[in-house]
Amino acid sequence: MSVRNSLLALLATRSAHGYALKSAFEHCTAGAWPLNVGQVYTTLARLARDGLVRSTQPQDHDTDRHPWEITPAGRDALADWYRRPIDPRPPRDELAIKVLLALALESGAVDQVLQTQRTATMQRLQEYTLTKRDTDPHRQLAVLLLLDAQILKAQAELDWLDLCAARIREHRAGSAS
Amino acid sequence: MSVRNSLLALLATRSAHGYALKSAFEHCTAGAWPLNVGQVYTTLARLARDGLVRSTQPQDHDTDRHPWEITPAGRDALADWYRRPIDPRPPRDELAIKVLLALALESGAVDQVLQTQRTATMQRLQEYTLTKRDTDPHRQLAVLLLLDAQILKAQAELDWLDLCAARIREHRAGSAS
DNA sequence: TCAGTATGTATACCGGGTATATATGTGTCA
DNA sequence: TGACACATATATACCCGGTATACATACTGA
Repeated sequence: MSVRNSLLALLATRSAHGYALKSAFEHCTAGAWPLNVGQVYTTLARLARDGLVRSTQPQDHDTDRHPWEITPAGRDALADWYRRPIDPRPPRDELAIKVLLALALESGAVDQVLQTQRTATMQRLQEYTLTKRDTDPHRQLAVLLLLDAQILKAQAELDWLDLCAARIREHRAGSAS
Repeated sequence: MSVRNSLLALLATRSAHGYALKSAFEHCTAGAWPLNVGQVYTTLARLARDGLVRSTQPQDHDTDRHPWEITPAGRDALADWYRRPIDPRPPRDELAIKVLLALALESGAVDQVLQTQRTATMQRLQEYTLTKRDTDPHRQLAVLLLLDAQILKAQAELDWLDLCAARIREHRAGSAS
């Protein structure tokens, strides 16, 4: 959904070709999520099918390439996206699933899973922190915000891993008695 | 990927039918992510194609339904999953994308986006906290761990939203001067 | 006995995402 | 000048995750 809505947001400021949309998306998001061009075209086709976007009419002796523009219905859909919070239903959380399955099926393996993940996440956190130190908060605001997000998520993950380990310890102590 | 690996993990403890795998997955993950049965069968078919799983040989006068079992290659793949941390490449973060696009394209809209999201996330956090209060840490360990994860993520999201607002304020103050 | 629910399998369909084929223009460097 | 890399530009094939649905059978309780 995010690419779909992003394309609407970009087209709301000015009409553009598919390729330009890819570039603009990557520019706005500071290159954090490279966008496959193919996806732009298929997404545009779906948006057109749903009446949120249309290709501008070719001028008389124009080439047969003409940019896409947003429709009124598209502006409505975009306004909805801005107005509503992001869908709160959590997508499948691979780490949580892995931990819960290990706990349920091979409870000996769960400590190893927690430990491995902790090391890897700690490593990532350090990389983010180093990168952040070299980020100019005036000229690279988007990069900085993204790093903030990744750092906060990594820290939350570490907290959760520690909490898991503690709760599982307690649980075992409780069961043993 | 998480369903694929989960099926391997479940089959590693005992062979089972597709439907039983669905039930077992939901049981292990405390019902947090209902699993569509259809996905179980298509995923099993892919696992079989890749040689990680096979359907057990039917006994002589057996019905033509027989459970799936994991292969040695499947056990290797599962061990890999347990051994390696979850892929650190962050998937597209819809909230971050929305904030960055709003900031870049309609910087007036970003405050509204941040505020709306903050309210919604705060609400969710309160719901999680209420649910957690009614969770027995001995009999519902999995539920508790999941709630911990959701709470920590929601708090991290709130922190990020506040940080965004602050950084954007600063940035505007800096640009204005 | 009939309706509802659990068990069980299969398939169609959609959307997100990647890879790839295929052009054309543009700049640059030996 | 010709070769080569690279950006611009579009289209399509393919895979995977995920949902909906059709279709059975068996149990179970009103």
